[in-house]
Amino acid sequence: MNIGQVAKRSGVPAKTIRYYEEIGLIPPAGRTAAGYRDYGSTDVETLRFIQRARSLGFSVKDVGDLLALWCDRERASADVRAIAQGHVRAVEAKIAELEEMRRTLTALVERCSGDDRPDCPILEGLSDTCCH
Amino acid sequence: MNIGQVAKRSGVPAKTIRYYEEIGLIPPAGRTAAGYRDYGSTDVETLRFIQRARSLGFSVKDVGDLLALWCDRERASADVRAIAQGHVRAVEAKIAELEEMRRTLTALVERCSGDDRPDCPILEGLSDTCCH
DNA sequence: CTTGACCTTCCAGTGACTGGAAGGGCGATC
DNA sequence: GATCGCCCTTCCAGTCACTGGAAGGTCAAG
Repeated sequence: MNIGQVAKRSGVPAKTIRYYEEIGLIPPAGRTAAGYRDYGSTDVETLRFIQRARSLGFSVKDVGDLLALWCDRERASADVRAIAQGHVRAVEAKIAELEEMRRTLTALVERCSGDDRPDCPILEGLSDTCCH
Repeated sequence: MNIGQVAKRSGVPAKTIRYYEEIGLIPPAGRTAAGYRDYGSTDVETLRFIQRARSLGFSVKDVGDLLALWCDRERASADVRAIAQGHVRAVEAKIAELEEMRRTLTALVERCSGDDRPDCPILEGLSDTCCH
């Protein structure tokens, strides 16, 4: 199977697969006589795993750690859980940060008439001249 | 006032101020005889404006647009409002995305015993072998 | 006169890709 | 067997918004 096929089946773009190989997230693929990368169905599964983990926001490094644990039949589930819980906390922190932004922003937007006059509480809120 | 002073007063690191100058977000600062950048209190206010806008998650490009409107006494508040509303929508979309991740992640974490056995619903959830 | 804290420029790296150029291969058609 | 279009290869550059560090110049205090 060449890279385009694997890309289609795994949902990971060909360019990204090459990139993952380059940074060592996946091992170098075998090659055909012509130098094309050659993949099997295991590779598709690995890439799907990566794709799901990435879509849940795990960093590439975390994905590497998860992959290692995935391949390790002796792993302790506590190790996996630790990575996942750390990530949940990071996601929650990010949500809180964005919620705070959203609150401030909507408050500013609501106070702005949004017409063609120059008077604008949004800019005032961002500058020193008023509010805070 | 030299760059260190401005950094302290505006909350924007010296390195970042130089970077903002380089990309044209702020105009090139005046220079002393020795070649040091020289700032006034207006510059501090501008940087504080930038700092607040950035901390609300506006992109540097958006900050540039907001700055231009901030300086334009003839501006229409609708223009400012449009930028802010676009950003609010982007923030809300990001929050929704993260909430979805959080839901999936916590569901996986809850099902994982987290002991030293290799059995792990998190990895199973990420692979094809189960769930979906 | 030396010390230490500041300033300058320039180059490189971050994370996770993504785009594009230049060149070679493959299967089908004419 | 030549051509066509699509696929593959590598390599380089760009994204975004900084951040770190090296090498060297300046300034004020002791």
